Amino acid sequence: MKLTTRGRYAVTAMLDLAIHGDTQPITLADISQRQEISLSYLEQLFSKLRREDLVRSIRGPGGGYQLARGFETIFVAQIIDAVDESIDATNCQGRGDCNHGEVCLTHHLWQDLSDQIHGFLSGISLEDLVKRGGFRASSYMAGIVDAQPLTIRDQ
Amino acid sequence: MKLTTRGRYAVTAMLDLAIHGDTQPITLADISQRQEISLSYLEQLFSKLRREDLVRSIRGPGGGYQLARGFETIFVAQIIDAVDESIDATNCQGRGDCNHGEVCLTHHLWQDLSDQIHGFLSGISLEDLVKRGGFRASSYMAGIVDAQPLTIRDQ
DNA sequence: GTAATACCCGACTAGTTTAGTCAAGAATTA
DNA sequence: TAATTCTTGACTAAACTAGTCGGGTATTAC
Repeated sequence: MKLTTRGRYAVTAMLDLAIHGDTQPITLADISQRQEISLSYLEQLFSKLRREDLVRSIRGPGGGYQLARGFETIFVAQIIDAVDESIDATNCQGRGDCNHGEVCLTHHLWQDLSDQIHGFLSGISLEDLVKRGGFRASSYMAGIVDAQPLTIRDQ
Repeated sequence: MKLTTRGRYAVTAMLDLAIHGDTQPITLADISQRQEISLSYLEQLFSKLRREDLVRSIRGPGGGYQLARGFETIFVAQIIDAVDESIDATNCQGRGDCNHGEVCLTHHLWQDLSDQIHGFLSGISLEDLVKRGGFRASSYMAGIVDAQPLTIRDQ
């Protein structure tokens, strides 16, 4: 799990799509204007989002992008994973030989933290983001923790 | 909150210090050898750790570094904050004018996520890391969630 | 006092990533 | 057939990472 501005751009753009794209396809030019993200950069991002089947594209006049499925089934973690190729939180690519052939001191800490963040963002859907007024995460965060206990997930 | 290998190095080094430095000061050369981190790079990191009063330095032969206080009062979040100057998770540096003078769509999401991660890591002390066999984070994470409810913190 | 030890500090750097730009092309509709 | 919109790939400036290098300064032991 990697968290950069690229992931933020992608989630913002997908959220724009979820808000405005319920009926007709939305052009990247529209998203670019509304969200102040460069068009060419959006093209790069949507290329990846399409490959991951998060959006559908329609060419030609009247075309644009649509969510590939219902916004209640698209989660923040999926969007971020699609555009931010996830680096290993660990140093040894999970081999466990980071320190003289042994597991390094903090290996598990980073692995688990990474899983935690991923689990957290896997619980927030575009629907959640659309429906909460002002898009504050605080309110549903409590709910998420109740709903899915913080155990370690196998990514 | 920013999570890079620099933060990982710093936590690893501090953990080494917590494990080996209970009686005499530990030299960076020792840590460098044990943890396979370049000496010069460690010097940079410890310069920051010292400025944040997480370690004490003793010069001259027999000198080295010690934890500045008990390992039960030093938390992972503090270490990472000391070496990874925290970038804003938001795009507008908290001004809230990220989109045409208004708050951007995902502003709060990132702010809250950042706070969440920070909260997690603020609950893990060096003592926790030293005492758990194998340093697995999973076990005490559940405890942390019980202990400090996931409300939004003012950083 | 002088040599060795160890921290201290700033300048520099190769490589990678980020956040783009630019140009050409392909599909679709009017 | 022209306009629209997605599609793709090559390129790039700036920033960041993970270091190296070279010279300090404080302290201790002899």
